Amino acid sequence: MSPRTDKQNKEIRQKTELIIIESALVLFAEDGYLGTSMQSIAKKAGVSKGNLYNYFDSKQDLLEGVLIHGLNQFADFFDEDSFDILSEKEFEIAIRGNFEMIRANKTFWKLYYNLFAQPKVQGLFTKIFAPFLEQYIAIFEAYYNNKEDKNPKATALLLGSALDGVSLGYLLMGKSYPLNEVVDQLIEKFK
Amino acid sequence: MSPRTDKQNKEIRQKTELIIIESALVLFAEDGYLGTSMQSIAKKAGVSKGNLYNYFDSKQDLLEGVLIHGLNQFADFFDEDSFDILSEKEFEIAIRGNFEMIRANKTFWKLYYNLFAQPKVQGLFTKIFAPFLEQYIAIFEAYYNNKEDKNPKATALLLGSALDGVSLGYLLMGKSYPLNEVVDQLIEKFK
Amino acid sequence: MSPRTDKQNKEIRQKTELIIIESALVLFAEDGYLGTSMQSIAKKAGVSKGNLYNYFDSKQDLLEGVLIHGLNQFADFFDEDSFDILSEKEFEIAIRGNFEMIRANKTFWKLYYNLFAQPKVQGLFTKIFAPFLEQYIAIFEAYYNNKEDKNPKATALLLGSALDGVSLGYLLMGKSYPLNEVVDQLIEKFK
Amino acid sequence: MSPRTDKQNKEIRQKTELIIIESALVLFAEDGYLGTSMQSIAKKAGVSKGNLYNYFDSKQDLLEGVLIHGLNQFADFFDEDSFDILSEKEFEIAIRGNFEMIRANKTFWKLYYNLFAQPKVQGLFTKIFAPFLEQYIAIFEAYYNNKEDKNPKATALLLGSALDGVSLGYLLMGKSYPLNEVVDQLIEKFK
DNA sequence: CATGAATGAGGTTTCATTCAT
DNA sequence: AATGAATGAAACCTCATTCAT
Repeated sequence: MSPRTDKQNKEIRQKTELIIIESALVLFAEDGYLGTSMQSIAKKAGVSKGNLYNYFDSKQDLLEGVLIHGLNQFADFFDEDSFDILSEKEFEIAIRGNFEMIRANKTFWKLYYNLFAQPKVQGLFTKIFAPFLEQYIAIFEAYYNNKEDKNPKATALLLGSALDGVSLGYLLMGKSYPLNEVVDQLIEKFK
Repeated sequence: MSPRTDKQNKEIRQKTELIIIESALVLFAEDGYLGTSMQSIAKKAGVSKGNLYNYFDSKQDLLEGVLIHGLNQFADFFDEDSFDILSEKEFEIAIRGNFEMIRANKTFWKLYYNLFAQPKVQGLFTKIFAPFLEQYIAIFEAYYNNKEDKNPKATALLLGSALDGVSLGYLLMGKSYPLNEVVDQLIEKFK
Repeated sequence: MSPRTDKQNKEIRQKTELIIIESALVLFAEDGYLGTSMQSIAKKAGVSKGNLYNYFDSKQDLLEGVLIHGLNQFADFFDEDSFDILSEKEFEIAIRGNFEMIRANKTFWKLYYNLFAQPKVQGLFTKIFAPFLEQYIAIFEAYYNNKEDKNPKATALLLGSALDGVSLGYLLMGKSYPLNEVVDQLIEKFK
Repeated sequence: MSPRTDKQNKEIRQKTELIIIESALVLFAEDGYLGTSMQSIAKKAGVSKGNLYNYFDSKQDLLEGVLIHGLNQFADFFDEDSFDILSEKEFEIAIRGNFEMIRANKTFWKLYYNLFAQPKVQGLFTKIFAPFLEQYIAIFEAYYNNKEDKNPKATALLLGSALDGVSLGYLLMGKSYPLNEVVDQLIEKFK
């Protein structure tokens, strides 16, 4: 009968929020944002429909929550303080690390590319991902600049696009996509 | 008093069908399949909602119609009878041609990549596009094979993915994506 | 190039009208009035949708046409001039004749009972069939009156209802309904 | 603040479901299945259109619910454990009871005969009613068999059909149909 | 914090009917 | 007399969201 302590409440809140986010992530990634109903998320999370709205104001808000939660998980990966220019070795490590991250969080990145191509939700997308993307490209541009590439900016963009393409292929084709071999070739060509 | 002749009817049908398909293409590409309502297509086409169903049995059927119509436009591009192995010059022409095609039909290819990442509708996607994709990769594989590439299959896949990534980037970022320069770099690296 | 003569036109009109009516009859009987679309009637009749409206002002009007056409076919059966009271022999003949008529025009009677139970269209039904039904009952009432039945009116109604029930059973169950035997029993009990 | 208890929710559900079923019953019976819109049912039930679908998956499902609910009400009538052969007195009681039941639930039986004659929805009809009908006929066949009737099966069918016919007449003609007197005659003739 | 009944706008689709390059 | 393209109202159904015996 004793009421829950604040701490207990907070724990419950965090736990439930996490379940909701993870459930939503899977469904959004698999069926698309519009193809996923709040009902189905509630069901998968084992939570009532109404309770969803105690955690997120709207479906759109929930999507945002999913994305932010996902990005936070990669904070350490991206926050590489080192603004130094990459060595060839570091370049290779960065590329391989990138795909490691994707391999380890397929669902999240599926959602990422799903939204990537869905312009209507893009406002949100741009808002959340753009900064990180630009930073990414900037690092590569510096790398190619340092290598005296003829057109460092274009090459960096090309590399970024190739990374997108390979990721997308891997995520959609699944096991039939020989990711490791393709990445080897990519490093060969781009390092 | 006299009814329309068969020829007149045929013309009307063709014209209306074309208007519907073109309207649907734009909206599907912009807002996604699920994000587009039949209502909005009808409005854009300047046609009644009901009339849509005189031309296509369902929304899904309309999408199929849009895709087939689009592909037919590229028939000459893909039907390259030459099954010979590409020379370096031909390789470059093929790549540049590919992007020319995309540049000239941005909307269609926007839809293409939109569906590409939308697994729910993918059944349809696979059905229609898979054959052509495989042929594409096969040609590149032969090319790299001929060049005694270490891993022709992986390189071909990498190239295919890079093409996807560049196309996607160009289509989504618009004018701020320096397509020509990126393609130059791509050819440099992959030829 | 010579225009059709009036006579030719009339013939065409009659022939087309008949085809429409017969097609509509089958579909109305099978799928119900509401379950049948004008489109499907046009198709079955091998006629354009628009042309239907050159013959009947509306769907309801077409139904009316179907019913009237059907009833006209039985004119000779019902117009039995003899207002004399039936003998037992004549009674049996009338009953057997009734079922002969139903057996020979199953589709029409299927429609009849279909409408019978569909109150919404009943306005029409009552308008067309009520007079004939009352005459029917009157004949039987006279018959039982003559036989000094305890309650001629009720018996006549009972017989009418039994005829309805047997007809309905036969029309709906099809071959598995032993019509002849049932009718034998009916005559035995009611004569 | 506190949510409804499970018991409260259950009560609400039962009450609302009942209102929906009863509203649907009346409209289906009066206007036919196809002639009744979900909208009109919602309105009559004082419920939103959408809420209908929280209780029944589809219109067809709702019809099924209506039929099952109706049949459940007669469970005690049909579950007559006595598989003994009917005496004449029992026969009379059964027949009169049958009409008592119809008189007390006119709307349901109106729907019954409405569907009876509507082949399109008949699949459902057959599924739900056929078993009970056959049992009915079987009881009468045993009765006539015991009475050394010339053709017990045909007589039982005739009786069944007569019951149908009388019921239908009573339900459709309303007060102008002298049910009691007709039933008296029926018992006289068939006992 | 949690439930699920309820709403209503909006989606896809059907169909009787009209009309005319 | 005949065609079939076109319309628009209305049907069935879904779903994000709100709210409380």
